Amino acid sequence: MREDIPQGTLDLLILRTLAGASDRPLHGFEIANAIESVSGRVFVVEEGSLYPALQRMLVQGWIAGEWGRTADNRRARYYHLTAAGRRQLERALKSYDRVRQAIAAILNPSPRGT
Amino acid sequence: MREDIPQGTLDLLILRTLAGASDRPLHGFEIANAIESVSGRVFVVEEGSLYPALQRMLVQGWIAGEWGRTADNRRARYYHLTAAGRRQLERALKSYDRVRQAIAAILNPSPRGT
DNA sequence: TGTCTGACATAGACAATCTATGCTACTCGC
DNA sequence: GCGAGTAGCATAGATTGTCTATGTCAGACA
Repeated sequence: MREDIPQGTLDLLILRTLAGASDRPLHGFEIANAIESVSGRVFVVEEGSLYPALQRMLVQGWIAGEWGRTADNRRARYYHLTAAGRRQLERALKSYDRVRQAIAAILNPSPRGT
Repeated sequence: MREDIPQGTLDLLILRTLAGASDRPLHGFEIANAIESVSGRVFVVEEGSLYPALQRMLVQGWIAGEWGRTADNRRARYYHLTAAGRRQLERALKSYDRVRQAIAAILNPSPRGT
């Protein structure tokens, strides 16, 4: 069953996907496909969400991109993390974890005597 | 360290807080304070977020409210879950869990040989 | 009477995703 | 070599929900 990507997490997912690819830079479609497939098709990354996000991250300096060619010789922009991008990934991971734990505390309150 | 409440989750947190209070209806300030304290002050529920959310949920029929008096004799609106609200809470919990797992799958990919 | 404060409420700003659409350039068929 | 189909990139506008800022009302207390 499909779910929307919560606001603010798309950047995190893209950063993590690029970090997971290690040295190999990915182009937009590859990033989107990776997120969709790893999430078990729960998330669908629309192009109208993906490219603005990549633009934002280019401006922030978190990623850098070079034009290249796909296996079947099409134009594509290959992105990779910068050092600042790795730092941002760390920050975003910590932030997401705080949010996740705070929500968990409310959803599963530790039982306590009246 | 404070974090913003992700879009779409405030309703869930309110529903869960009301459900946790069982029979005792809560007014707005109590709901906000409960969310803030249980989250360890990670979340701060602004009034400008809280009341519109409560209005939405009243319109949806997920909660009902009656005017009453606080312990120190102030006007306050006490909210409690409706049957539809309990069903919505179940749906929202399942949805949140799917999202959480999908994100986890991307953040912590199961290691796999090349 | 006047100030302070708890509690409810609304308007407008803002941010990020989604829907819809368009562009460019390569491939392939004829 | 020319037109149709399509991969990949990109942008505009709508939508949604939270936050900031502000306002109102009524009770407590000096």
